[in-house]
Amino acid sequence: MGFLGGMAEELEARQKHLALSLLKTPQSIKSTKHLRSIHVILLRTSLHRSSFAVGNFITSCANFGLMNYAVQLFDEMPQPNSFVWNTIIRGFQQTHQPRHTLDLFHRMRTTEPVVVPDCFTYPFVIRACTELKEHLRGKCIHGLLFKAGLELDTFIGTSLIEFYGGFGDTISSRRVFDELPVKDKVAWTVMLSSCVNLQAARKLFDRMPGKDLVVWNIMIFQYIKAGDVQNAHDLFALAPIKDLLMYNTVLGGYARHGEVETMLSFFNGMPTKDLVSWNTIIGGLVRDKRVKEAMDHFHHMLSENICPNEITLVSLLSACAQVGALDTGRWLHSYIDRNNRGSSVVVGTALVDMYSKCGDLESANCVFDKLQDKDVVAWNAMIMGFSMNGQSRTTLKLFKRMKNESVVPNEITILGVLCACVHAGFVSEGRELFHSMVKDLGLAPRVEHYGCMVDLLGRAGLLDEAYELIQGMPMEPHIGVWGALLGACKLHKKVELAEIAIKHLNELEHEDGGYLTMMSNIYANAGRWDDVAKTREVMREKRVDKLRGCSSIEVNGEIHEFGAEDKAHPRLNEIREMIDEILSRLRVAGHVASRNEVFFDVEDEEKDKALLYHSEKMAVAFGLIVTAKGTVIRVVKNLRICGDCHAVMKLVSKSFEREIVIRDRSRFHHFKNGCCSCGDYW
DNA sequence: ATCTGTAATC
Repeated sequence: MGFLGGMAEELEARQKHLALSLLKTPQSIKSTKHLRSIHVILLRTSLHRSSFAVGNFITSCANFGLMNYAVQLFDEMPQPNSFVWNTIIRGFQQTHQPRHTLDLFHRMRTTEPVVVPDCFTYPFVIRACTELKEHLRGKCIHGLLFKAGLELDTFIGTSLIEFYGGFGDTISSRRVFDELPVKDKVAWTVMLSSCVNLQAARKLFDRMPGKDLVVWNIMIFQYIKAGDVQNAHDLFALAPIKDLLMYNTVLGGYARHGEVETMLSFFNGMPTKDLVSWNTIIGGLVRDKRVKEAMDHFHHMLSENICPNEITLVSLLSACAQVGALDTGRWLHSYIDRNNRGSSVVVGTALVDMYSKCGDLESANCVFDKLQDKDVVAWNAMIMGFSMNGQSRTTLKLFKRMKNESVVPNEITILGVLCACVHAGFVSEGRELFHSMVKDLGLAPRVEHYGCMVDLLGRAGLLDEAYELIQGMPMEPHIGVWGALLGACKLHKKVELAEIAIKHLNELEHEDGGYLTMMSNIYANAGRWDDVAKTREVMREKRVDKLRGCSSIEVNGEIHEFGAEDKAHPRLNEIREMIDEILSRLRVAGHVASRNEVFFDVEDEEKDKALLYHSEKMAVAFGLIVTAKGTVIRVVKNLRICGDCHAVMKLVSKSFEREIVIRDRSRFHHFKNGCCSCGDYW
């Protein structure tokens, strides 16, 4: 020993000293590398038994989001004191792992020797309950802290106010607020933002002493949340001082409520703009489906040297997904690859969704496979992608793979898989899935799941089973459920059941006139002309708006829209000539326009010659004119494709040697060499 | 403590 032993001791002492001084000032730990070195020192020396060192280390781990290091040390502590328990609980809550927070809280109270939670424990535990929407549990914990006789400070108080506010229980929030012995600024502001009721918020606002900027901002936002943009703006005008945040809040109000023009002029009048302002305006344009303008603003933003974040990219990608702007989406993808190497799951998911909704499954799948740490949302996006593109077998396989990789499916996953079963007519698989979601996954079916099941059974001709399912529903059936039944009745010519469905549809007040059209077609098909006339009469009385058929196609990053019988497009003549060309080729191929479809078209694009100029035919004709030979023609339609168009597209795909991808209201049709991916089952 | 975004049946 002697000399060398002394060296080693001194080295250890110096390391300990270094680690402790770093842990004392958390901001001195600047990288995960530092953290790892400290981790090593703690493990190697006696420091891993020091509450002070471990506690502070846990705090630093939480700052870097690396709670796994923290857990390792924590688990080795024989008897953590309350400081250590509190830091690990806080760490989990700060890294948004509320399940762990509650779990640790439970362990703290049950592991011997029991450590009593204090005013540094409860706020985080209450927050965990808020995040997890655990109402009952939160109330129990509130009871516990009351029984413990802890003084209500701002920290505990605000967590409780937020907790009750999160459940819309302003009364309880208010009670906690009133019980606070000292009401500081933070308590007031938290109380104000927790008000669910606008009037209550305003009353509090008016009573509040010494209102600062934050308070004005919150009140303005309260108006916007309630949809009262006018009052929000009036209050904004009254505010003694305004900051960028306040401008952004008002801007967001216009964006959220679709007042796009006002939003744009307000934006232009803003003294300064930050990333949030740009994101808001882009989001507003996207919501209004103005993709081109959203992209223009994006480029403008780049030219002002503002760097986009995840939110910017996700908004733009979702815009491309909505309108089927594949070229623009691809450009964004390459932008992301060029600038944000190793992009996040969220952006990756948005990419998967964009490619899926543009009908480019290969690219969607490619992005998906490369995604690291796929969460449920990512899996859902891909499952939905395969599902709506008619690849039902693949969807089922993917679902299996997801479970193998132990990602827990949620309600939306099931909806996606059910939807695939509907498209392919997999009745037994769908039925089994519907039952297993309750039995194996503990998920409660929502109305949407019932809608899907009714659709599945109905299409397959099992109308009685479908109707029975509706009658056994634990909740009120909604439009979608009855609509699916009505659609099935039309398909299988069941007039009596259709009458039951339409009766319920009429009782549920809704905007969609398509169902009455469908009903009149069902009567027409049964030859019940009196009833047809009656239904038409009801439609006239109700003045139901027929949803106009509308199809769009993207060419060179621009979206061209076509309405049925649209006469607005500058190249209309060429399009008409192309449609004539299509028709003459079709005649050679022996196609006879199915006139019935004029009558039967679900959303009634109506009348004889209209059939020739259905919006999707115009869009495809335009695509044939302006795109290069061999490229895929991609069209998005707002309604469901009609039978004649479907038949025509099949023939066009063969005769013009073009792949045509049409996304309709509910799914995709990939036409290739005379066939459609849906196998004519839709 | 206040502002911006992702998957969804008919």
